[in-house]
Amino acid sequence: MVKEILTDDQKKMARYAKAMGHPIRMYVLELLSKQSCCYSGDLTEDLPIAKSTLSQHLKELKDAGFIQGEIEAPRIKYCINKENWKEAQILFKKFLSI
Amino acid sequence: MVKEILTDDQKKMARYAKAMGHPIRMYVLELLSKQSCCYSGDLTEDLPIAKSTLSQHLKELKDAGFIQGEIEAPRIKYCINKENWKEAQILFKKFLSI
DNA sequence: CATTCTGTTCGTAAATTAACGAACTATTTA
DNA sequence: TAAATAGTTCGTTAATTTACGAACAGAATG
Repeated sequence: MVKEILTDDQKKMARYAKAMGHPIRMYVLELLSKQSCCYSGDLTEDLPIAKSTLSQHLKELKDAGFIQGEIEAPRIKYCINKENWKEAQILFKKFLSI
Repeated sequence: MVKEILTDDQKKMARYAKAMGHPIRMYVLELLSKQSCCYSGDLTEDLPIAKSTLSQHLKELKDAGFIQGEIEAPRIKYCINKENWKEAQILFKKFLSI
Protein backbone atom coordinates (compact mmCIF):
# COMPACT_ATOMS: atom_id res chain seq x y z
CA MET A 1 0.00 0.00 0.00
CA VAL A 2 1.56 3.19 -1.25
CA LYS A 3 1.59 6.13 1.09
CA GLU A 4 -0.64 8.83 -0.24
CA ILE A 5 0.93 12.24 0.16
CA LEU A 6 -1.80 14.58 -0.89
CA THR A 7 -4.97 14.56 1.15
CA ASP A 8 -8.45 14.42 -0.36
CA ASP A 9 -9.15 17.83 1.11
CA GLN A 10 -6.11 19.28 -0.63
CA LYS A 11 -7.27 17.82 -3.91
CA LYS A 12 -10.81 19.07 -3.43
CA MET A 13 -9.67 22.55 -2.51
CA ALA A 14 -7.31 22.68 -5.46
CA ARG A 15 -10.23 21.73 -7.70
CA TYR A 16 -12.45 24.44 -6.27
CA ALA A 17 -9.65 26.98 -6.30
CA LYS A 18 -8.89 26.24 -9.90
CA ALA A 19 -12.48 27.03 -10.81
CA MET A 20 -12.20 30.28 -8.88
CA GLY A 21 -8.97 31.12 -10.66
CA HIS A 22 -10.42 33.49 -13.23
CA PRO A 23 -11.90 36.95 -12.66
CA ILE A 24 -14.98 36.25 -14.77
CA ARG A 25 -15.74 33.14 -12.77
CA MET A 26 -15.24 34.99 -9.50
CA TYR A 27 -17.69 37.58 -10.76
CA VAL A 28 -20.29 34.92 -11.51
CA LEU A 29 -19.75 33.15 -8.20
CA GLU A 30 -20.05 36.35 -6.24
CA LEU A 31 -23.23 37.29 -8.08
CA LEU A 32 -24.81 33.89 -7.54
CA SER A 33 -23.85 33.71 -3.92
CA LYS A 34 -25.64 37.01 -3.42
CA GLN A 35 -28.70 36.79 -5.59
CA SER A 36 -29.88 33.17 -5.71
CA CYS A 37 -29.93 32.84 -9.48
CA CYS A 38 -29.33 34.38 -12.86
CA TYR A 39 -29.57 33.76 -16.56
CA SER A 40 -26.69 33.51 -18.97
CA GLY A 41 -28.10 36.44 -20.92
CA ASP A 42 -27.92 38.74 -17.91
CA LEU A 43 -24.25 38.01 -17.64
CA THR A 44 -23.49 38.41 -21.33
CA GLU A 45 -24.96 41.87 -21.21
CA ASP A 46 -22.66 43.01 -18.44
CA LEU A 47 -19.50 41.14 -19.29
CA PRO A 48 -17.12 42.05 -22.10
CA ILE A 49 -16.82 38.53 -23.47
CA ALA A 50 -18.43 36.47 -26.20
CA LYS A 51 -21.39 34.34 -25.18
CA SER A 52 -19.52 31.21 -26.18
CA THR A 53 -16.69 32.15 -23.84
CA LEU A 54 -19.15 32.78 -21.03
CA SER A 55 -20.73 29.42 -21.71
CA GLN A 56 -17.32 27.81 -21.28
CA HIS A 57 -16.76 29.56 -17.95
CA LEU A 58 -20.18 28.48 -16.73
CA LYS A 59 -19.33 24.94 -17.71
CA GLU A 60 -16.13 25.18 -15.69
CA LEU A 61 -18.09 26.27 -12.65
CA LYS A 62 -20.62 23.52 -13.22
CA ASP A 63 -17.93 20.85 -13.62
CA ALA A 64 -16.27 22.01 -10.44
CA GLY A 65 -19.62 21.64 -8.70
CA PHE A 66 -20.10 25.27 -7.80
CA ILE A 67 -23.23 25.92 -9.81
CA GLN A 68 -26.06 24.11 -11.50
CA GLY A 69 -28.30 24.96 -14.42
CA GLU A 70 -32.00 24.37 -14.76
CA ILE A 71 -33.86 24.64 -18.04
CA GLU A 72 -36.52 27.31 -18.04
CA ALA A 73 -37.14 27.49 -21.74
CA PRO A 74 -35.92 29.14 -23.73
CA ARG A 75 -33.41 30.15 -21.08
CA ILE A 76 -31.31 28.39 -18.48
CA LYS A 77 -31.44 29.41 -14.89
CA TYR A 78 -28.17 29.12 -13.03
CA CYS A 79 -27.84 28.92 -9.29
CA ILE A 80 -25.34 27.90 -6.68
CA ASN A 81 -25.07 24.21 -5.93
CA LYS A 82 -25.71 24.65 -2.24
CA GLU A 83 -24.32 21.35 -1.10
CA ASN A 84 -20.96 21.81 -2.78
CA TRP A 85 -20.84 25.49 -1.95
CA LYS A 86 -21.20 24.49 1.68
CA GLU A 87 -18.40 22.00 1.30
CA ALA A 88 -16.13 24.59 -0.27
CA GLN A 89 -16.99 27.06 2.50
CA ILE A 90 -16.05 24.57 5.17
CA LEU A 91 -12.84 23.48 3.46
CA PHE A 92 -11.60 26.99 2.83
CA LYS A 93 -12.58 28.37 6.18
CA LYS A 94 -10.78 25.55 7.90
CA PHE A 95 -7.77 26.07 5.69
CA LEU A 96 -7.68 29.82 6.16
CA SER A 97 -7.96 29.72 9.92
CA ILE A 98 -5.10 27.33 10.52
CA MET B 1 -14.55 56.68 -18.60
CA VAL B 2 -15.30 53.05 -19.25
CA LYS B 3 -17.30 51.25 -16.63
CA GLU B 4 -15.18 48.62 -14.97
CA ILE B 5 -17.11 45.43 -14.48
CA LEU B 6 -14.73 43.30 -12.49
CA THR B 7 -13.74 44.54 -9.07
CA ASP B 8 -10.19 44.62 -7.78
CA ASP B 9 -11.16 42.14 -5.12
CA GLN B 10 -12.44 39.72 -7.71
CA LYS B 11 -9.21 40.02 -9.62
CA LYS B 12 -7.11 39.58 -6.50
CA MET B 13 -9.07 36.56 -5.37
CA ALA B 14 -8.85 34.99 -8.82
CA ARG B 15 -5.09 35.47 -8.67
CA TYR B 16 -4.80 33.84 -5.28
CA ALA B 17 -7.22 31.08 -6.24
CA LYS B 18 -5.27 30.32 -9.36
CA ALA B 19 -2.15 29.81 -7.28
CA MET B 20 -4.11 27.47 -5.00
CA GLY B 21 -5.41 25.57 -8.01
CA HIS B 22 -2.99 22.68 -7.87
CA PRO B 23 -2.80 19.92 -5.23
CA ILE B 24 0.94 20.25 -4.81
CA ARG B 25 0.63 23.96 -4.14
CA MET B 26 -2.18 23.39 -1.67
CA TYR B 27 0.07 20.90 0.08
CA VAL B 28 2.87 23.45 0.36
CA LEU B 29 0.54 26.21 1.50
CA GLU B 30 -1.02 24.03 4.16
CA LEU B 31 2.37 22.97 5.40
CA LEU B 32 3.66 26.52 5.56
CA SER B 33 0.57 27.87 7.23
CA LYS B 34 1.06 25.29 9.95
CA GLN B 35 4.78 25.15 10.48
CA SER B 36 6.25 28.59 9.87
CA CYS B 37 8.86 27.54 7.33
CA CYS B 38 10.43 24.78 5.30
CA TYR B 39 13.17 24.03 2.83
CA SER B 40 12.73 22.96 -0.74
CA GLY B 41 14.62 19.77 0.02
CA ASP B 42 12.14 18.74 2.70
CA LEU B 43 9.39 18.98 0.15
CA THR B 44 11.23 17.13 -2.60
CA GLU B 45 11.71 14.20 -0.27
CA ASP B 46 8.01 13.84 0.39
CA LEU B 47 6.54 14.79 -2.95
CA PRO B 48 6.58 12.55 -6.02
CA ILE B 49 7.79 15.24 -8.41
CA ALA B 50 11.09 16.37 -9.85
CA LYS B 51 12.88 19.14 -7.99
CA SER B 52 12.63 21.39 -11.04
CA THR B 53 8.88 20.94 -11.06
CA LEU B 54 8.69 21.76 -7.38
CA SER B 55 10.77 24.83 -8.01
CA GLN B 56 8.23 25.96 -10.58
CA HIS B 57 5.37 25.49 -8.14
CA LEU B 58 7.21 27.43 -5.48
CA LYS B 59 7.78 30.20 -7.97
CA GLU B 60 4.05 30.25 -8.70
CA LEU B 61 3.29 30.64 -5.02
CA LYS B 62 5.93 33.33 -4.72
CA ASP B 63 4.63 35.24 -7.73
CA ALA B 64 1.11 35.10 -6.34
CA GLY B 65 2.46 36.60 -3.12
CA PHE B 66 1.67 33.65 -0.89
CA ILE B 67 5.20 32.77 0.12
CA GLN B 68 8.67 34.23 0.27
CA GLY B 69 12.10 32.73 0.19
CA GLU B 70 15.14 33.67 2.20
CA ILE B 71 18.62 32.50 1.40
CA GLU B 72 20.18 30.44 4.13
CA ALA B 73 23.07 29.03 2.23
CA PRO B 74 23.26 26.58 0.70
CA ARG B 75 19.52 26.25 1.13
CA ILE B 76 16.53 28.51 0.78
CA LYS B 77 14.07 28.92 3.58
CA TYR B 78 10.49 29.39 2.50
CA CYS B 79 7.78 30.90 4.62
CA ILE B 80 4.36 32.42 4.30
CA ASN B 81 4.22 36.04 3.23
CA LYS B 82 2.18 37.10 6.22
CA GLU B 83 0.90 40.34 4.82
CA ASN B 84 -0.52 38.79 1.67
CA TRP B 85 -1.71 35.72 3.49
CA LYS B 86 -3.71 38.01 5.71
CA GLU B 87 -5.14 39.76 2.70
CA ALA B 88 -6.15 36.46 1.13
CA GLN B 89 -7.72 35.34 4.39
CA ILE B 90 -9.81 38.46 4.58
CA LEU B 91 -10.87 38.37 0.95
CA PHE B 92 -11.88 34.73 0.99
CA LYS B 93 -13.59 34.82 4.34
CA LYS B 94 -15.65 37.79 3.23
CA PHE B 95 -16.45 36.05 -0.01
CA LEU B 96 -17.37 32.75 1.60
CA SER B 97 -19.66 34.27 4.21
CA ILE B 98 -21.81 36.21 1.80
C1' DC C 1 -44.25 26.75 -40.70
C1' DA C 2 -40.77 30.45 -40.51
C1' DT C 3 -38.56 33.37 -37.36
C1' DT C 4 -36.71 34.75 -33.15
C1' DC C 5 -34.60 33.96 -28.83
C1' DT C 6 -31.25 31.66 -25.72
C1' DG C 7 -27.54 29.25 -25.09
C1' DT C 8 -24.37 25.27 -26.32
C1' DT C 9 -21.07 23.04 -29.24
C1' DC C 10 -17.54 23.08 -32.79
C1' DG C 11 -13.35 24.42 -34.92
C1' DT C 12 -9.47 27.04 -34.45
C1' DA C 13 -5.60 29.81 -32.75
C1' DA C 14 -2.67 31.69 -29.22
C1' DA C 15 -1.14 31.51 -24.69
C1' DT C 16 -0.27 29.26 -20.46
C1' DT C 17 0.64 25.29 -17.49
C1' DA C 18 2.84 21.18 -15.99
C1' DA C 19 6.32 18.02 -16.20
C1' DC C 20 11.02 16.23 -16.91
C1' DG C 21 16.17 15.92 -17.21
C1' DA C 22 20.28 18.41 -18.09
C1' DA C 23 22.95 22.19 -17.27
C1' DC C 24 24.15 25.75 -14.39
C1' DT C 25 25.15 28.83 -10.02
C1' DA C 26 26.44 29.63 -5.49
C1' DT C 27 27.89 28.01 -1.18
C1' DT C 28 29.89 24.82 1.94
C1' DT C 29 32.79 21.21 3.15
C1' DA C 30 36.60 17.91 2.61
C1' DT D 1 41.12 23.78 -4.78
C1' DA D 2 38.00 19.88 -5.75
C1' DA D 3 33.80 17.78 -4.61
C1' DA D 4 29.37 17.83 -2.71
C1' DT D 5 25.00 20.14 -1.71
C1' DA D 6 20.79 22.88 -2.75
C1' DG D 7 18.07 24.77 -5.75
C1' DT D 8 17.19 27.53 -10.03
C1' DT D 9 17.06 28.06 -14.92
C1' DC D 10 16.86 26.23 -19.61
C1' DG D 11 15.00 23.63 -23.33
C1' DT D 12 11.54 20.71 -24.64
C1' DT D 13 7.13 18.39 -24.99
C1' DA D 14 2.32 17.49 -24.11
C1' DA D 15 -1.78 19.03 -22.28
C1' DT D 16 -4.90 22.50 -20.89
C1' DT D 17 -6.91 27.09 -20.96
C1' DT D 18 -8.85 31.13 -22.97
C1' DA D 19 -10.91 33.38 -26.51
C1' DC D 20 -13.59 34.09 -30.72
C1' DG D 21 -17.10 33.52 -34.45
C1' DA D 22 -19.87 30.34 -36.91
C1' DA D 23 -22.92 26.80 -36.83
C1' DC D 24 -26.24 24.39 -34.41
C1' DA D 25 -30.42 22.92 -31.27
C1' DG D 26 -34.59 23.54 -28.83
C1' DA D 27 -38.44 26.18 -27.47
C1' DA D 28 -41.49 30.15 -28.04
C1' DT D 29 -43.72 33.30 -30.94
C1' DG D 30 -45.54 35.57 -35.14
